[in-house]
Amino acid sequence: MPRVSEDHLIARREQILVAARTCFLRNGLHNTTMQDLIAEAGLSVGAVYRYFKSKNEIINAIAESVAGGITALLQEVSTREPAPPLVEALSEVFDAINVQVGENGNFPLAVQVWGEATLDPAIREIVRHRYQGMREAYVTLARRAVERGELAPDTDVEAAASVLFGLIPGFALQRLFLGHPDKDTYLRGVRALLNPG
Amino acid sequence: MPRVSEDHLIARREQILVAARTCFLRNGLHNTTMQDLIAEAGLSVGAVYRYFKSKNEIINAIAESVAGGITALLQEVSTREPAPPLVEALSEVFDAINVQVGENGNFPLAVQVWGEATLDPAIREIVRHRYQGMREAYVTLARRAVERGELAPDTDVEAAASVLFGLIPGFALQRLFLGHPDKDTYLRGVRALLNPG
DNA sequence: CAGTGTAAAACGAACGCTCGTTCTTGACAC
DNA sequence: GTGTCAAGAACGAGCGTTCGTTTTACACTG
Repeated sequence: MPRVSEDHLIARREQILVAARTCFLRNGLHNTTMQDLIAEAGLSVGAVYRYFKSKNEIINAIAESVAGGITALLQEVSTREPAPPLVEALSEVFDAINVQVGENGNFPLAVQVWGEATLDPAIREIVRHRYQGMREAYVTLARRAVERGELAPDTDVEAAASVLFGLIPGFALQRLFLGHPDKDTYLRGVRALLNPG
Repeated sequence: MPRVSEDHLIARREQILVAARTCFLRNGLHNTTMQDLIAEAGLSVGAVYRYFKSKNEIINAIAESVAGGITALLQEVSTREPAPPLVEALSEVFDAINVQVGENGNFPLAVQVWGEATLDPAIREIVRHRYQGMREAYVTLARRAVERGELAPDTDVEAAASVLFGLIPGFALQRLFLGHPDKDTYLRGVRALLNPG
């Protein structure tokens, strides 16, 4: 199909990325061959190489998109009016994390991307940027919690944000590798520490 | 050297694993070839295959050992007499994490192993087991904090342990990808949340 | 102690295979 | 015609692993 609409081009790209995600999730970034990915997309070798000039370019595109959903949620929750209580905000985020850890979720793929980020500077930069964005949402969350008196007025907002943000991968990894705790238990733990003896 | 001491055999195995660790840290689990690893060890192909029957077996051995130091520290701290205050115990653990995140530390390798664990059941089981062991140390830590009144008597110990444990990968990943916060800042954040407004 | 046999240990060339990528060919819309 | 896009056979590089050969340490013999 020559001389094709721009929409078609974008759709093809998306089709390839969807197939890539499926394959990477099933077999990993490295064990997935271009043949696998091409078969999954239902395209030919030539077609795929028209839209991405290498496997690495596909991996980068996946790395860019893998945390998109969570990032968007964080930005929404952290700027919502009126600001939800801290524990309520965390609860919503944990719900989203649970989905990503579960069947067909993106979290296992994100873990693979982290591994790649320890080696490849381009992917490292992508991950750093995403991580930065997520953390900034937590700074907003913490700042507003101080403003409305949920946290002490002299709280170091940056420090508190780091800890709150740190709870997320801590939760996700336990879910992924141990299968527990569930969200409510984890939140109970957070509350317990927020109100120590 | 034929008919050689048992020490010699163990030392050779160790020599191969040290070389593997170096290579995996430098180029990753998948981009490291047997040739790389063999050259790093200063041995021959045949020699390495005498001690490990496949590359996968070497990866498994590395996965087994990668978190050994942190696990040992956690076990020591959580059973130490007299029990250190919670924040003090966390501080020691964060110091150890900092070392592992830094130059030549094991944490980047651990992240790669996590990625592999999402695909390979054998490695997943190794990671699960290690994760379990670490979490148990935190259960002990939390239980003793309740006993001595540092946490409320009605605290859900399991839940609190999950959260405290979750702080560790949360801290390590931020250090790895963002380069901050430092230990003292993170601890300040923990204290701030432990004593909310 | 010298000589010899033996089996463990190490060696490394070679193999079979799979990979990511290129490139020639042809089909179709305009 | 002409330009765009897709197809898939073909390619060369490089992989993990095997295996026939060589080296070495030691036991045993006289």
